[in-house]
Amino acid sequence: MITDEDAFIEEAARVIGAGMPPMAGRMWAFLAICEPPEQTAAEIATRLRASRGSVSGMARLLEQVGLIRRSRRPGDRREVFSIPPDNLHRLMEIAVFRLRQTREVAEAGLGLIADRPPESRARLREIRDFYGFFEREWPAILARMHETEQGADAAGGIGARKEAATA
Amino acid sequence: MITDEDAFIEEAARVIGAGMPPMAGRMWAFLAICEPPEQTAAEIATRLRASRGSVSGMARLLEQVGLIRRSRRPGDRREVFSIPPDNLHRLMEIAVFRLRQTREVAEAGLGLIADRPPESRARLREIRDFYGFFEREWPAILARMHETEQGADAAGGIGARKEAATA
DNA sequence: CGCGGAGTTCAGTCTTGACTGAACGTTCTG
DNA sequence: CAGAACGTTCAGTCAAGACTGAACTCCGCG
Repeated sequence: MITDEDAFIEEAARVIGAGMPPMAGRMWAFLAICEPPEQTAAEIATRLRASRGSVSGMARLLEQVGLIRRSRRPGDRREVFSIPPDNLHRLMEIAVFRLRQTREVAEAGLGLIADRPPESRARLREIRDFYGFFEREWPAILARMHETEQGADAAGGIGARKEAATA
Repeated sequence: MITDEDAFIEEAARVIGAGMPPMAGRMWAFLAICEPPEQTAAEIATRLRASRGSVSGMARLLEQVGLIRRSRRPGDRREVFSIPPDNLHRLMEIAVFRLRQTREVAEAGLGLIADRPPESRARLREIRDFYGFFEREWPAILARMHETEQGADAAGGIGARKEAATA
């Protein structure tokens, strides 16, 4: 039987976990809604109808990028997995890494066509500048996010900020 | 023989075109550095050693998301492809769409576990707020980018902005 | 109206990589 | 120390989807 929870897990894996293997996304999505928040590998495998091998591999992947945490409860030999509180900041670090990587590729391309007339290089220069902009701005954006974090749900957001930025 | 250009195309396709079919990334990368900036389907197919069918399909894909433009030179029956100047803004529109989609998934998940204690829902709430933040801030970030755009390469960037934001 | 070049479509092939499950190493337990 | 529970690894299977190439449509031209 397919529950609403199954549907959510599948959907979340597809959308939030875009780019990573489906099972990794499912695992992450399940850990976002499970009760209790910590689950053993066996529990996860059962819940997702996946092999232990798959869970092991995906756990390694997710742990590596900081999206889940692996720990042990004292007195229990089994490992438990959970989503750490700073989860999302890891996502940000990954994002900024990819911004840099992309800018560098554009940079390399510009070197490759260095002898072409400036208007021919404009396309690539734009791309380089674009990613460069985000790379530079990222810390400020993150800082702004931390400010907002305190305010919780009903925060003012964009209106106030826009004024400050363009003032 | 594999030229430096080949290497760049391959690398750029992998990094910048992550997520889309390899041939789409290659086509986009080639159009970013080719001379002249407009190329026919046949030229692209030859350059990338790809089939005409593949070029046709990838062209449709890239055109759909606004990453390339299709046009005709007067008096020439053949179509030419190029990277349009507002190329990157399309990328932004795609990005904001995905932000919203992701927030909505998190929202749906919160609805699903509405009867759980608040601390159990915290994980997902954080995720929802996170994507919500970017969704709200996106227009301001883009506005800021347009400002900077004028300044070209040697712009001051983050330093000045940070002060404005936290003032 | 027939021809040829340009573009599209689609059935078939092939590559990639996600997933499985059995074998193995490790660590606790009685 | 034997046994059991847990986690990892890896060779093999399988499915998804990227790519090809031939058939087809469309259009302008002679």
